Amino acid sequence: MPTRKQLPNPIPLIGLISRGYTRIFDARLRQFGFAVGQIPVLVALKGGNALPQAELARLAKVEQPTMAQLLNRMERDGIVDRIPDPADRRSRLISLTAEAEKRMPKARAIMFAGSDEALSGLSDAEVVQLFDLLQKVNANIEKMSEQAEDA
Amino acid sequence: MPTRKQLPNPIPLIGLISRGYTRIFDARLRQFGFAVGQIPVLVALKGGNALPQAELARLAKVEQPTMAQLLNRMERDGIVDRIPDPADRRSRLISLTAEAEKRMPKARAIMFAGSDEALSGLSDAEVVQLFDLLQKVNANIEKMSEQAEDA
DNA sequence: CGAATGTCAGAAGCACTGACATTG
DNA sequence: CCAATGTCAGTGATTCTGACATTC
Repeated sequence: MPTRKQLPNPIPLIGLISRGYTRIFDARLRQFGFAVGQIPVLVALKGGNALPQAELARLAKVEQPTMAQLLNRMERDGIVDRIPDPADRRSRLISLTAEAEKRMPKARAIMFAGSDEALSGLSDAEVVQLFDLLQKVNANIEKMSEQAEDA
Repeated sequence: MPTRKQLPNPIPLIGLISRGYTRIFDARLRQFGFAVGQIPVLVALKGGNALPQAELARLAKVEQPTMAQLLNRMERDGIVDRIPDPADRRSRLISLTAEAEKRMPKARAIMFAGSDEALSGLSDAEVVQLFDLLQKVNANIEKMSEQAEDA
């Protein structure tokens, strides 16, 4: 199989965009007390959902201690509560505080507007295509990840 | 201007891929003593180039102390040297050690093969298109970044 | 003197591994 | 007993801001 030496390599661009995006959106979310790293948790708990920490770690694709640390910060900042799970005494269910739930809509609006800004100049069809191509890349990355675990 | 509520949002995917990519490629590069975060520096210094720290910070789009810390680690690991700049006594020129230069070709091959793997299933035309779309997004992000600085 | 180059100190967020207690 | 849930301790890389010395 020939390698793609003469083709442009999109991979480094992805890291560059990711860092720039995180910097900008962290600055914009800060006024609401949120941060980009918290988004998977916020989405999972939106609308009164209550989930155990292990489930959140799986959703965010990070290890449990990593999620525990994130939740510690979020608890410290009044974003989440940890309530003992009556059905499983090892576990505590994580949910958003009323305060956080109240601030979510405006933060979501900021995020939507920011995404539009980041995608400006792309047609609807191009946005869909970008999404599809990135999904394929992500599937490949996940496959590579699993293979690394087996080894 | 209508918002893109019903369109898929590629932005979160970019962060996901970036983290997965960094995890996998860090593991693969470790055997050569390199890391993903070092790539901008390695590319800039390839082939005997010698640059001051401030220039490297500009290229990698990070602040100077961030670059200084990265270079400290790379110096500790025997990847770069800092040699006093005869033309400017404030400055030291950064260059790759012979050891690092020797290990570069194999590391580059690993990176190329990994990129191919991450892009497998995409046609050449799709790779080009992905690259073009990401470049547009990156340009938008950089514009947003500059506007944030003005404010 | 003002600007550039770099260092140092401090802080915060992110992510991991390994060891451990508790509970199902 | 084994597996799952979670915590604790330690480590490391990333990134920033602010203060400062040195030199151009």
